[in-house]
Amino acid sequence: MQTRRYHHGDLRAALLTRAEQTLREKGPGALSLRELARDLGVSHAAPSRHFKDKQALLDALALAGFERLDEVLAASRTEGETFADRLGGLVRAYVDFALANAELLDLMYTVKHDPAASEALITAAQRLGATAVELVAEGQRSGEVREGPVDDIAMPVFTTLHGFASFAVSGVLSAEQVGSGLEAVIAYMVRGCAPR
Amino acid sequence: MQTRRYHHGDLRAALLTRAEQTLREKGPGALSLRELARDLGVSHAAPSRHFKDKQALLDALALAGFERLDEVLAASRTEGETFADRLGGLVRAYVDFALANAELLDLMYTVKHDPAASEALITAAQRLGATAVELVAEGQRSGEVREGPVDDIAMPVFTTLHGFASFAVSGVLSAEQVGSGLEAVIAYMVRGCAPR
DNA sequence: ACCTGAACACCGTTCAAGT
DNA sequence: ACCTGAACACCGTTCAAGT
Repeated sequence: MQTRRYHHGDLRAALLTRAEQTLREKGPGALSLRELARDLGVSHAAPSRHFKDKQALLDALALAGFERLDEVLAASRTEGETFADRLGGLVRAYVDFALANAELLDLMYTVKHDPAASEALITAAQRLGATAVELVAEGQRSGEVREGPVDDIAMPVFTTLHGFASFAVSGVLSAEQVGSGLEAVIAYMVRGCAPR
Repeated sequence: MQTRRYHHGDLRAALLTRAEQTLREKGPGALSLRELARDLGVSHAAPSRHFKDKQALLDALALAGFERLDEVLAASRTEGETFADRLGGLVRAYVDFALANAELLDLMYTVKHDPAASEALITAAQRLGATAVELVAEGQRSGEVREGPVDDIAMPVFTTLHGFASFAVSGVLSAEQVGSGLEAVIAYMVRGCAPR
């Protein structure tokens, strides 16, 4: 039987999987290409065939994170309830993802310092906002949200969503505060969106 | 004249100053203790007398950032205007600081992965919230903000504040979007705080 | 096409020793 | 008290060479 050679067909995917695991378990500081390669049984130079840089691997990780979060948010759009309920679902989905993937979320929104390379990440983040836009537009159609340019409402909503998740992840809000504060945040968002 | 020896009296402060400069100019990835020591004309082992760790230096940098932001926010509390105006001043102050200190803000809110060491940073972040609490409480007294537990309103407000600044820093919102969106954010916050 | 092995220039951290 | 110099164990990246 072959023991190794092409690793097992997909070193690139294996690197990403393993990297995310290390990120979650030991933090971003402990993420080393050489250790990754060691763990996967390839030479330390092998990863460079798939990622030109350590940063390129981190960017790919962040991009995958955005894609997963996007799916999670889209899936949270349960129908047939009030605007407030649907908004609550969105907030809960975002916060749950954030808490379950704290280090990854950090990575996703970290300033890249290379403007060119971060372009794809920025558009991925902006795509997330589309879910908020749809939700708000729907609320406007049903009369549960005040009129006006949808972005003027959806952008601040998304901003609150992200700020809350960010505080949860960074520990500024404790787990208890996040749980008990969720209702207050939703109430605050609705008051800011309600026609009157 | 003495050329060096105790550097020039305060290596610790010099390290912090220089580190922040490097952070701003070349990003967090380019921050190396050895290079810092070289720049300051001391041996590479000298910094360890003042910071047990590279992380300890980063923590000190973040803590100083919180203190400066706290001053900036407190100073933004101009009096004699409407609640909306004072809130607008707070948002502008936070966003201005964020844009002028993007990498530092990132560092301030980055997950530390060492729960014990990040305690001081978390309380520093929470102290920032006090400014929002005072502003909201004041609004409640003047009747410009709805009644109820002040934290139920101040926490979401602070959350929006931070989320907006975070999007500005990470580039999710372009400079133009930040400028033009500021009014919308304030309007959204006020609607969420207004008695009706 | 994909990977190895050696090489290069850098790190952070520690610790005896100096002043 | 504060710093130096040497040492140790690690990095990321590159590049000829192998299969």
